[in-house]
Amino acid sequence: MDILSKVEPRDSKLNANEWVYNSLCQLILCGEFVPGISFTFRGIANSFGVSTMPVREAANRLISEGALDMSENRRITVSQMTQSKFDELKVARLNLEPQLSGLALNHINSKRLNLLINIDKKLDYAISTGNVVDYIKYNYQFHFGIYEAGSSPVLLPLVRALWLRFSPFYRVVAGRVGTQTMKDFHHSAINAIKAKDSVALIKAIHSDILVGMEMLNESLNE
Amino acid sequence: MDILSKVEPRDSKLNANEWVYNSLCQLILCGEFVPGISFTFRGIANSFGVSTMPVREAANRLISEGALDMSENRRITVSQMTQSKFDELKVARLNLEPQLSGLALNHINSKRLNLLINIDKKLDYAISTGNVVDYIKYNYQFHFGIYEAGSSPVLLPLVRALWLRFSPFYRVVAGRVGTQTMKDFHHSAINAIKAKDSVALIKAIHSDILVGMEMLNESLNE
DNA sequence: CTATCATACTTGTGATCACAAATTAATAAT
DNA sequence: ATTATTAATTTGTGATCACAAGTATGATAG
Repeated sequence: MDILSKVEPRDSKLNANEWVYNSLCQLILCGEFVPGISFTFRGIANSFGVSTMPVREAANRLISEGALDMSENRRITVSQMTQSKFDELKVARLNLEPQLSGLALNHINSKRLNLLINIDKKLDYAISTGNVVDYIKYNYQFHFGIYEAGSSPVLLPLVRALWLRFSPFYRVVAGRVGTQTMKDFHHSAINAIKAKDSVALIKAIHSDILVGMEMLNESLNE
Repeated sequence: MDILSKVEPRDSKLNANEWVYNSLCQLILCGEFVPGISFTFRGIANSFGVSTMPVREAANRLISEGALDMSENRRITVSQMTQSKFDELKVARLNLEPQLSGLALNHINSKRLNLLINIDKKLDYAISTGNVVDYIKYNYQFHFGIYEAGSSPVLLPLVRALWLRFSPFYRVVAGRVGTQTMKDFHHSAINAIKAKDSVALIKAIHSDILVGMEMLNESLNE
């Protein structure tokens, strides 16, 4: 697979293992991977042009975070979604992300607000043109554009781990049902941010997660 | 440091890196480590009688979970607590652990209930005798004796990661203020489990976390 | 053509080595 | 005695290798 073209070039002051980890995260979060596809350490290492060493550290980290699975047959796969996992992800998201957005609100300056508005514009375009990968990518960027404002040392990594787990599934569902039916509360969120209304933002994020996960849940049952 | 004596012997069918990881987790969760103490890969490797390879994988995993810190000077330390980390840990715990206990309730059979009662007895004994390490250990065992009943694939690892982050700090505070002032809601929790009363259990766990974290917060400010 | 078994190949794991960066120890100078 | 400079040691990182266990390939027999 041609990975290097979809990945940021390596920053010289970044360790190889961190580069590989960040790159794999980015690929997962942006919907480039589909649940079930499998890898090998050596294969990834060749794609990145490094030895297996940094790949092992990066992949093991993703395995421990639940984003990748190591089957007992020594196959590394992108984790499949199950109903029980999904239910727990929903609970965790609904309990953490609204809170996190509330904590971040005070740190969202006008520059970041404009960034969010711009991302949401691209998101709407992706929806109207049916570009699934862009939809996944910009939806991720919108949410984390809010969450990352507060640079929360505990909640942010937790939430990122949740997104690593459902993004591949998200990508599959979006590809199946198309983007036309996608409904979000991003405008409510933006208005809440403009008004610096913490309660409204928390509510918007909560609704956004609820409607998104409900749509995903329907695809899980059929 | 004599680590092997405090750690389960290696199961032959367990990979070395998993053995080291589980062992380090146990040591952290049971309060054997104090924030700020530092390690080296080679030092841990010698203690466990393995090469640095599995230690790197285990320690890097703990670093990515926030339990250990890798400073830019290449020192591996047990993470220090900060106010902002603490506040987020409190939010995360209060939002996840009561929910998790609610999900687990239906899977707590009489055998596990008796186990919990037994652990709480040992916990009370540790409190009355001022045994700090035992206090930390049995408090951990009590909570996860409940949480693990449901074997939740998402929430359980998340909550475990939270405990990995505050347990060393917990141990320090408990050692400083003693166990006499420790107040918990374990009896309420046990009664709720007996009555299969989900709401009451969630409330008990919530109160237990609240009172515990409040006590920790006081020690953080002085 | 199918089924069974042996061979070759692939893969994750763990150990070892080289290396640069950083810390510590030792030495010299004032 | 204190500071500055140099040498020695320690440390994480990444590469490479050996190995056991699994997978795929191909041969052979029926």
